[in-house]
Amino acid sequence: MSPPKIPALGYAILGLLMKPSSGYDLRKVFSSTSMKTYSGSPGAIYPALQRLEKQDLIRGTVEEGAGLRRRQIFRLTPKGLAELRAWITLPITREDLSSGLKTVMLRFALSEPAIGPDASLAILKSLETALQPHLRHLREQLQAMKAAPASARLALECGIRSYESLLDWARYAITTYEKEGKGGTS
Amino acid sequence: MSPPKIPALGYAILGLLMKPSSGYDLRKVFSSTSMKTYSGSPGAIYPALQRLEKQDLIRGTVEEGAGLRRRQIFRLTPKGLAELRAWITLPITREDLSSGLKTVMLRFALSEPAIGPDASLAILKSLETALQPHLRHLREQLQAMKAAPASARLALECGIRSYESLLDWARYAITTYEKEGKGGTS
DNA sequence: TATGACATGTAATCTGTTACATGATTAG
DNA sequence: CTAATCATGTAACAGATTACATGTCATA
Repeated sequence: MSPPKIPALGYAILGLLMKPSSGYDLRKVFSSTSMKTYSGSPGAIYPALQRLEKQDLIRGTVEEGAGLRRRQIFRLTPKGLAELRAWITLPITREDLSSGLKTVMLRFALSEPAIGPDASLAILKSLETALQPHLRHLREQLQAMKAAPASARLALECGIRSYESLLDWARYAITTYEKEGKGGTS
Repeated sequence: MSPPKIPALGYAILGLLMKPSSGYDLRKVFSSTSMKTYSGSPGAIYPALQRLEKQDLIRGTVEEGAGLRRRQIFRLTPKGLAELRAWITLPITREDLSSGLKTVMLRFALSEPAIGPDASLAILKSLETALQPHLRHLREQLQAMKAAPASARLALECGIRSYESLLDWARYAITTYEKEGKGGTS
């Protein structure tokens, strides 16, 4: 009875459907932008669209006009928009950090079009909060690794640096948003 | 007839089997270290071990001694070791960079125990070489994005920073290895 | 002897990949 | 008319997740 779980590709699609699109449009976005990581293959997208429609999160309508070439345009339903917003505004957990940042970055990238700058700022602050204990934990692990082979130690140091750089970026992005907010943009 | 492709989990297992281990041992390593990203669930590991054994890359032997509790220890076969080394020494491509760095970092982490410091150094240099054009490409994309929403631009900047930090790290790691090499460690 | 940790495995299900199939439209 | 491209899909398969099943051993 619990609502069926939606995979990352599903949310990526919901996010892109803030602007109504056909399956083919989505494929082009996936393969041409930095969203290549989310498969743009038809065998993934069309079944995903069918699932989302079955769950009543999107609705497709065959486009009329210019020619009879069938071309289905999908739009978010109110339920789909709510689901997308709920997912984007989930607090960021340690799990989110250690299981790769793709999901977090996807949520951030979709936050502004789907909700607005306030949501983007909230994600950044949640990220900053989650990063600090995570970094402490990694540094402790490094201390406990004095004896390990150099490559293992260096690999961990790489992770630490990348999270430090992420933290820097998050703070930079926060000030960017706060300045913009004061400026009084749309 | 082409050799069946081995997924990342398979290579992670081959790498850990530089030190002979049981399935349970592997699960513990996966769930306790930063390799959590590679599933430690029994439904993934045991079938993977069976596949690798079928491909003659590892061989399991039931442990004798202390109690009758069955506990199978797996070891690399010569073929398995060769396959692991071939995978680790593959040159690093743009594809490797843009499809997440997990695979590259896994190869680096396994390189020293499986081959030796020379292989680790070679990976780092290959990485440094691949990163520079990749970074140039990303910076060009950013230039072309002046008009995009702030969140999309910031997300790209995050990527750029993370690759810059990776490049810094690679150079730091290279000097570390070169110093060690001169020092004449084992 | 009952509980919990050790150790291994299986079955159902879901998602994604690869490769193929189909038909409409446009360009030469 | 033919080929290329647009646009949508399906089928077979591989791999992972989840949840369950089984049995051993130590300890209270």
